[in-house]
Amino acid sequence: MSAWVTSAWIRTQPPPSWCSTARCHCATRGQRSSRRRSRTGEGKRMSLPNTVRVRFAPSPTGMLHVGGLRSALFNWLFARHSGGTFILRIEDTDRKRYDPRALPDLLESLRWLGLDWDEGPEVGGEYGPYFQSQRTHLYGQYARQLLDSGDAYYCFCTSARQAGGNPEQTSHRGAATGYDRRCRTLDARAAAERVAEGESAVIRLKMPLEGRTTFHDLIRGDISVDNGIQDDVVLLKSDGYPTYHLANVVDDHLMRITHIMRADEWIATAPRHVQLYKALGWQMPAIAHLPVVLDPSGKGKMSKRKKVAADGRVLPVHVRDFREAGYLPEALFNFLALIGWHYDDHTELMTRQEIVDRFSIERINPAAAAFNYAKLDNFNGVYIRGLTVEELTDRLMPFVVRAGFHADRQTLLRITPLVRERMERLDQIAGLVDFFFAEQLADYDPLELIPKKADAAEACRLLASARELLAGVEPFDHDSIERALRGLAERLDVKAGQLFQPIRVAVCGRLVAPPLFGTLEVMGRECALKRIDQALGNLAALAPLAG
RNA sequence: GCCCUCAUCGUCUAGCGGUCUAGGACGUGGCCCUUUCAAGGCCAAAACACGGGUUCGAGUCCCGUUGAGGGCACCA
Repeated sequence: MSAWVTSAWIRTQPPPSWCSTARCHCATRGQRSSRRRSRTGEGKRMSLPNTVRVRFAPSPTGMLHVGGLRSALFNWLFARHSGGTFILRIEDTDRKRYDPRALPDLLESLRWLGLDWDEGPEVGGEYGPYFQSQRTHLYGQYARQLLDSGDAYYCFCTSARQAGGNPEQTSHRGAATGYDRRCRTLDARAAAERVAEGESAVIRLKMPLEGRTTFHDLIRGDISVDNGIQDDVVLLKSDGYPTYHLANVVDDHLMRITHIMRADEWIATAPRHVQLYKALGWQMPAIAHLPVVLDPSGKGKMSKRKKVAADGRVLPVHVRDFREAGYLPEALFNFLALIGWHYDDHTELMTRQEIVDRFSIERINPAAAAFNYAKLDNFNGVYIRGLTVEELTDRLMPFVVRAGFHADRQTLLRITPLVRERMERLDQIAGLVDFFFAEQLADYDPLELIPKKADAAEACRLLASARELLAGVEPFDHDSIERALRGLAERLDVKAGQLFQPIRVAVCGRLVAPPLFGTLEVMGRECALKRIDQALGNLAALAPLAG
């Protein structure tokens, strides 16, 4: 006897003793009165019996995007929180849209975020195979069972006829626009013969025509739909592959899934799944429909199409894009957990373990949520600043290499502290440190060498004095440079900023740059003096009479 | 068109009938710090969609309206 507990048990029994804290999934909206917050022993994992089995079941039709990743994350969090099992199942039943690049991308993306699966591709498990394309015999078997029990029927209508051939069916009697059930009344034996003779057919579910189907959603409460408006969905396609509806039900049952957590967009078809479970004589798992992730504008769900920010930057939508844009997986993990879920009224920054410990279905907000890139950037900046110099340097290295800079780790290790507080994304490193690696500074406006309330001659005087001083500073490090330069400003009777601006522009080629003394130290005396000489030349050209 | 779902600052959210003159975060504006830019600190503006009920009392419960989102494939 397996340790699996049926959802009937979950739904009809009062929460058992091990379920007394508020964080357990057993508390649903309908049982709110019994819910109490308990913050004691937060760090300790409850020792639950291993009953929870959840799955993430993507279709390998393209690169994994954030919406999918969020669904995976919530399932993973629920599994890890409750000491359950997280299963990865590949729903590759659509041969037309199959993309061979999708699976590697999926596995890589999940691993990047740290979502490890207990059963699934590359790790196996006792309920495999975990690719639906390798389980087709099962679906055919259950489709036949449904045929035999009279809960399904063969349909010979062409997809063309269903798609456009029946305009009048769309309006009357409040019926959905779907299939008109033409083949539902065909004689079953006759239909079977036609199939035996090689005629192409699909198998459809015979939905009840009367009554309502009601199911309990863990996040939204009871949802109820008229049976009459649900059309008879295709269970098995003419190519012998199952549709999502059949495959999903069969596999969730066979794989002993206890909780289905899937995106909002499945609500509409859930009643069919309920009927399918009923027809098959199976107990349906508990179910929760996750709020969809909306486009940053809040209009429409996050699509896979490229998004462009106001500043022209292409916003990432695929998980791999986030990685390439320099988002830290731990930052995205934290941020994504907060789309549709919260812990309390003020805690947002949490470690992975804290989120696992605190996650609960009853704190999932049913409303759809827009994806706020600005906030993600902020989170990412916080996580970047939380890294040690060594860690950050190692993560920065690939981006520096990608930018084409010939940097060694030792040099980057010295640059990192200068830019750590100035980055929200790792890909911004290129624009921050380019002048360290450029042989020749990019052209800049020489007028920038001239501080406010000064002219070219004055700038020239300041820069020349600084050059002379820097040539002799020993050692050429942050503290000595600072002491020397501040002393010079005093002697010259100018404000520090007046003196530093020309130097900054001379050595960095721009007005905005990392802190000056550290920059000079890392850059080295030779390079700094060379650039100051060039700047002096630029100034002379600007005001030939000033010299 | 039909069905389903949802509805608190621009955005993510807290809120489980009185503790809400509605709290936090991002973003925005201002000030402080300061060699530029950041980071950090402080302050500010900013929301209960609307209309009816229920109740001594409603952001919180009910109904309706409106709005938004999702679905209506031999895709998942």
